[in-house]
Amino acid sequence: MLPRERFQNLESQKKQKILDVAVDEFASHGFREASVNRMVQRLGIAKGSIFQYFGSKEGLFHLVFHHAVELVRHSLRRVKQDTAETDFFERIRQSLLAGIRFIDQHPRVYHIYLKMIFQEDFPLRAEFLKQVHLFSAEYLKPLVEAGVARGELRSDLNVEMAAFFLDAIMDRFLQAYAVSFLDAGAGLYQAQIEDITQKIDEFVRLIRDGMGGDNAA
Amino acid sequence: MLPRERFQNLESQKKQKILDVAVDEFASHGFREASVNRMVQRLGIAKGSIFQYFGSKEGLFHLVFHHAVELVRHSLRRVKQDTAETDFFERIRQSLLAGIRFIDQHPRVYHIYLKMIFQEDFPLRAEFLKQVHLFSAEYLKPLVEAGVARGELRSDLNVEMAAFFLDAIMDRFLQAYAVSFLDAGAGLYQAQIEDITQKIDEFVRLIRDGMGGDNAA
Amino acid sequence: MLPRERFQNLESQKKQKILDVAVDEFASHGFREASVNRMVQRLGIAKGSIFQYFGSKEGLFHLVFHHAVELVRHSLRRVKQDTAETDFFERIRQSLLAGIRFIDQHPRVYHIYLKMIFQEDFPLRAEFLKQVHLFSAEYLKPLVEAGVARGELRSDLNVEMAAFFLDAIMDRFLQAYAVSFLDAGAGLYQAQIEDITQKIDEFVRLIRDGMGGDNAA
Amino acid sequence: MLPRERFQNLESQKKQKILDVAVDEFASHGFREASVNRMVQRLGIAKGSIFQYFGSKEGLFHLVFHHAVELVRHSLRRVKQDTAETDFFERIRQSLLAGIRFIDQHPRVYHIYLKMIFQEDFPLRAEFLKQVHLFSAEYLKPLVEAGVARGELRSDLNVEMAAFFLDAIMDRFLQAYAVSFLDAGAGLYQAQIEDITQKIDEFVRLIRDGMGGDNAA
DNA sequence: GATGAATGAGTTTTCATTCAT
DNA sequence: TATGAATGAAAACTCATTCAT
Repeated sequence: MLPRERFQNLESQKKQKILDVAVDEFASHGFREASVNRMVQRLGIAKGSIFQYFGSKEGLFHLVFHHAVELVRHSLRRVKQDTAETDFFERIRQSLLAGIRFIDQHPRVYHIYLKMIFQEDFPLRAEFLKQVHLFSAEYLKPLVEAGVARGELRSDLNVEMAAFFLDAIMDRFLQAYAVSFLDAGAGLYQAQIEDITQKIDEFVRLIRDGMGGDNAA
Repeated sequence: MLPRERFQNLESQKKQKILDVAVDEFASHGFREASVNRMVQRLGIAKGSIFQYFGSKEGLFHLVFHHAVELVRHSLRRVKQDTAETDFFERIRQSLLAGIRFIDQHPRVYHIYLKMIFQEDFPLRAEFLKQVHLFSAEYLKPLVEAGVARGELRSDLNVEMAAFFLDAIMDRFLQAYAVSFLDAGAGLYQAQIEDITQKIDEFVRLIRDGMGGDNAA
Repeated sequence: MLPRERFQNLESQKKQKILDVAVDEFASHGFREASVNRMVQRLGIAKGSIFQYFGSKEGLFHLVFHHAVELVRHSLRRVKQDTAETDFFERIRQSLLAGIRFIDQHPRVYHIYLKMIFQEDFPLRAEFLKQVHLFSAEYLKPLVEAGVARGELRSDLNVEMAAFFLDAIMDRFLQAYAVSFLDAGAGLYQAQIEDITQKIDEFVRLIRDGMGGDNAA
Repeated sequence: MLPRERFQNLESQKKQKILDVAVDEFASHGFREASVNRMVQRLGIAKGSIFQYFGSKEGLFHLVFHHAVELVRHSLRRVKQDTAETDFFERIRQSLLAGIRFIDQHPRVYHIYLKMIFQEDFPLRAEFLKQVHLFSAEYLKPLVEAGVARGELRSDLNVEMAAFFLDAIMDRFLQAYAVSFLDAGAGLYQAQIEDITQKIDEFVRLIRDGMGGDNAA
């Protein structure tokens, strides 16, 4: 029996607990500094068990990674469906909101994402970067193209560049949110939601209209 | 005598070599995975010496960190001086170019910056984040305010937000540059410089004029 | 029910497969490094089953060992019968050929024999050494005695010593064969058989006539 | 500083003790089953020290191996010199005696030799087998050739085969000595020396005159 | 009778830090 | 002041064995 199967055969509650602890550990310490010792101690199970289930520390990370990818995919699919009929800038707004919601519901997963971006020694990093790139190529580019076609965006826009610009700005917006809000403690309170919503609106306006004034060069 | 002083008393060449090797090690492996063993081996000095000079691995990192901060400060001061008379968008352009140049000249330092952003267990991380924040507050905000004052930027601009927006977009631009170009190997060739310059121009235009078309909501 | 009985009650095919895999594992890795994990994986049965059948890893080795002893006994009995009427040196020749054939047909069993000779931590090692000793006492000594009686061997021969001498020389001949031929890959090709046959002939002549020349001391 | 140097810098007494314990451990358990844990426990030093000195368990074995090779080389050189003027069979006699003496003085080293012959997973095994082969090629073949030249050996002798024959028979003689005498306990008592000497004499006579009687086929 | 999840002591190896020389 | 030997806790991983289902 393959290691992965071993894990899948466990009872649901135990699987969930292991997944939770693993996500937390990798989010807190990255891959190499994550400690299987710590995990099994927190789980109250024998060290050998983890290796029965996953074969190696890396095998455990695979589980965590694919779980995370699945969550992100699900979230993106929903936004895409829900905003199919709306105009470009509303779609950007909704995407940012969805991002905020995701971070709020899965902060540890988002932490792992942040770690993987600039820590070279993560397993599956190549696949991860490909997935990230796909977001820009498969999600944002069509959005921009549709926006240009409907005349909601300037017709002389460099689509590639615009997609990168959006990717950059949105990603960084979420990063800033994650760092400034989540470090403080926990989830979204009503006041913060309003604050965030307002920020998103201003953000979208900057994207739409730029910063230039009358005397702009 | 305090550890730090011991280091300062060394001859200049030795100090430089220790600094170089340390920067390289922390850039390549982060803090915890950086190995004092490897460093002393490369330096050809005794392991004990490092602890005489710096007291601990963390003490060594302090040196590296403050060295990096100094480099960044220096670079920013120069751009500020050189562009004092130019208009807002040209200043952004020059800032981005300066960023590219910095990464090109100090790629290992930039690597450490990238690692520190999302790896919680770096020493001095709180101070680091404060410094990063200062960039936006002390460097970009005045820039935006001046731009608004001269009418180069819209007068209804939320200065705070605009500074964050700029910070985000510029940082991400440099990150993308660092990943796509430096991974490949080494420094800037002429062809790439032209490519980069052109990209910067388009970028600045997006910031100035936005993406909105005639039908924008 | 005793463990051993549990195993004997299995269907013949399964028993054979378990035996084969166990022989292979012990031949490849010795006793302590042999892995029950690997065996059950190759067999496609549950790990617990091995312990139901044999009680322990050592119990499993007992099966393998006695199986091997049986094979050797059977082979020796046949040679003895087939060469009952021939002269001493032909019997030695036939014994060596039978040895070669045995190694060729049961290379893994011979590997286990080689491992057991000088690895002290094999179970059953005392019994094994006794069996090996019996070969010399029960098989070779009568051979020598008969040879002396028929005048095919010198009458002043120290029988004990001659048996040991034969044992040594024959065993080492087979070891050399096993190492040089089996390492290369697999069974006996015609060319090799001729080569071996010729070597055996020369060998037997050395045993018969010695090395001494006219000036021998 | 290279690991090996680290060890050489230790004080002589400590080096000797480490070497002794290592030889004993590898002789008793082979390579893979030898336990660094056990060794440091017996030595009363920290586990890390072994890895400072040798880099790895394998590095430690290298020391042991090359130490053993040196001992054997030294012993062979002496026999060669001491018997330069004597006839062939006396040289064989002296070689066997030297072998007995070696086993008696370095029984653990001889144990390692025995283990390496048929345990495939020893480090340096290829080099070891080459060394063993050299014994036959560089030591025994010249002996046989000289014997033939002086007429002490039959002129029609196949030199290659004769060397192999001698190698086999001598090696096995020593093996038998090692197993039967050393397992019992310790060194050579006078009675045993006489016994051994007598056995060697008979052995040499078998080699010289063969076993054949008047009726030999 | 068969299963396979759970165990925990075992393995080698790394490494920051200390301190006597 | 510089050295480098010594330390010991920590790391990932293996594996024979047990036992509830």
